[in-house]
Amino acid sequence: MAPRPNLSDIARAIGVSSATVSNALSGKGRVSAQLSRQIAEKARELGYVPSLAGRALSTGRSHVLGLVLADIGHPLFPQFAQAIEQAATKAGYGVLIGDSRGDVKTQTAAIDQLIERGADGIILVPRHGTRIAEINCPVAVIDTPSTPGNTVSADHWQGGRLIGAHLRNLGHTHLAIIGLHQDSNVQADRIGGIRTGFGREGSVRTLWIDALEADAGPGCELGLAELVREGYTAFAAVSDIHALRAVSELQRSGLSVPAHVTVTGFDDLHWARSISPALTTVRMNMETIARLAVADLLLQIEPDRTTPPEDETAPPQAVPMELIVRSSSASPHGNLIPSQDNNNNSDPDTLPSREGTNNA
Amino acid sequence: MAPRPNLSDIARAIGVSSATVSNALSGKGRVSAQLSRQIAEKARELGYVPSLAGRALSTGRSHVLGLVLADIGHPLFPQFAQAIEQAATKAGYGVLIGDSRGDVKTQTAAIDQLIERGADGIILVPRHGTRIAEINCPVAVIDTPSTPGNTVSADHWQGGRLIGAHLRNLGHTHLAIIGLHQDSNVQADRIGGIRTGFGREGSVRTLWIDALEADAGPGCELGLAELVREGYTAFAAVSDIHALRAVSELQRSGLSVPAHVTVTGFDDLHWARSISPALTTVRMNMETIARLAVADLLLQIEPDRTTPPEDETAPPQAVPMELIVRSSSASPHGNLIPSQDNNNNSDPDTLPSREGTNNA
DNA sequence: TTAATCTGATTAAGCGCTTAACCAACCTTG
DNA sequence: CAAGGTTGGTTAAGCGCTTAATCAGATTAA
Repeated sequence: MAPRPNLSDIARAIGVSSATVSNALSGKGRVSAQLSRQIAEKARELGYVPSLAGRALSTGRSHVLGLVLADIGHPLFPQFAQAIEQAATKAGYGVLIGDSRGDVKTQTAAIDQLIERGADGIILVPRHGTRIAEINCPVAVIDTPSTPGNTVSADHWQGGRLIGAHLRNLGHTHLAIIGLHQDSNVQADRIGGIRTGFGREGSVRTLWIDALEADAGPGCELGLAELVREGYTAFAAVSDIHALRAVSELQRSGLSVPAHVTVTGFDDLHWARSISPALTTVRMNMETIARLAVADLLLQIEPDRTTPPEDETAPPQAVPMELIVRSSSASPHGNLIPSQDNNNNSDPDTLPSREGTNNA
Repeated sequence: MAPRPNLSDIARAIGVSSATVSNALSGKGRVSAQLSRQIAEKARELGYVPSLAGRALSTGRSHVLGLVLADIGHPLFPQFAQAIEQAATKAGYGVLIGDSRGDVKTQTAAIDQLIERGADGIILVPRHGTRIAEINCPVAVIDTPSTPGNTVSADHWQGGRLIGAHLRNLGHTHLAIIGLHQDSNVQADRIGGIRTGFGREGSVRTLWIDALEADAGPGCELGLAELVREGYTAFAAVSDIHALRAVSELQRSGLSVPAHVTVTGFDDLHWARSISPALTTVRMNMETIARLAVADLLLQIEPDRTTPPEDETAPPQAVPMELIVRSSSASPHGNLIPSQDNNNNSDPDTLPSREGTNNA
């Protein structure tokens, strides 16, 4: 493991000062084209790699961004991480990850850690009501447009509208929305959007998983079959995860998706297309979000940076989501099982008999 | 954004030299207990945070580890990232992520990037046949025990044995294994293990998705129903993803899992427990793997580090996997209740860890 | 009493890079 | 042809921290 050559090694090898080498390689000072080429050549020959530590110390910039998520274990993380890493790399920045393991307190600690490590800026993806307190460092927050302090994010409300309108257009009139808990801005926006898109006709209600589980324990049944009996034909979950749970529960109850009941999700998680039925969902444009977040951060960090070619004078804070219609959503009057008697009859016998895999 | 105080600020405030402050805070040189306390006090008061850049430059250690994966977008990434981040943080290290987006060439570039950024070591999770070429930096490779250069990893072969034995014990005699492509050491080990665990009785064949898709296009049917007609009752996929695809295809064909046919996966991805039927699979002990990988790296980086309390003289290179029996696997004859024959088979691997299935 | 030791601090150098300031030579231009 | 520009470099300081070398004074040993 040979000690890596540094600026002075190159300088000595050529017979110039190290400042000249620095200037030549960074193209800043005044160096003759001739010498410049010679230096570049020598640098390559020696396998020179600039020490970021030295540069960081001298310039006060580490060229590292911190990425903090509420929970790295979340299946949405890969999308974030990949998009951010890409955008950051393109801008010449590295990405340091921080994890708060779902704990809000740990989040502050995680952020501090990243700052100590010298991150030039932080990209924060908070979860339910994190106080983005005084962070002594440029921050870009990716949450939802309705959150104060939000920098850029998917337009969750609009995404909700897409889902709501989609369900309405399919002909559904009774919609149950499945959320996790009430103190999430993202979920609130999504739900608001769904209600808006669905319109005021018919019946809409919202289920909170947290509340249900508080009573019946984690992983409990959500009682969806009961709702179906009451006439609900569509379930819109605020996350593919909950949608998956809903599909499973409904299928266990002997109901078919989408023949009997429609289920939609949110986020287009990796597997959403692979499950059966493939999930109708809505997807954020993560690349754009990441790009904008990084751009915003860079603007805070180095205000005099040359604006990128795509000079959007008014960078959108809310990036539109995209509806992805797959096979978990259909018209309530069932194409597959036409004889579905949906006369709001509350008789449980009208449900297909259980034929599931649920018994022990 | 006030400029953060540094060592000399503290030193000046108290009236000592900055070297003394450094010594006091790091507990290294000789400083009187009295002064030491006073310095610590002042440091806290001023909100002193050491500059990692300065320290890095001076010590030659950045206290940052690079994490390189073949594809950050992979759903297994969160598990890796979380475990590694945790282990690294515990050891006082940060984690810088690198992504090669599936491309082998990019991987080298990604690694170089991390090294330039000053990573003290690299944790590499390669994919199929990456040459871990001469990396001029401590590396820990997490792949599979049979890969030369592997540092630590799950014991994929043993995990395969668990699955194979499980299926055999359930009474299956015709097993089809679903792999992606042949040039993956991990998959090869898993498949080898499955075959070993399943034993030599009956019929075992392997399907390669890549080969099938080369003919019929991506996302094509795998022809599983046809195999069922030929008498195959169990499908063991080398990844939960493929298992999910198999379940979907089988269900589309009107076959019920596990009543008609058994499907198992690998990796226990986030959603494996949520789908219907919940997937029988095998899980790596990511915490242990991450801990060992980081420990190995630290040993290379700072050989004189005090060995951690759990002084395992021979750190296992292969961390056992754990079988997680859920409802996607059952006996081929029995419809719903697998007659779990725990005959005194001397193989300890056959003891599954039962997981409470949340039934109605 | 004088030399050896120990204690608690200071000095100074250096990690690798950047950058303002300086300088020598060479080229304009009125 | 002298004053002013330009060109192509050099010098030196400094970023914040660590650490070996040093040193003054107190303590102990001989």
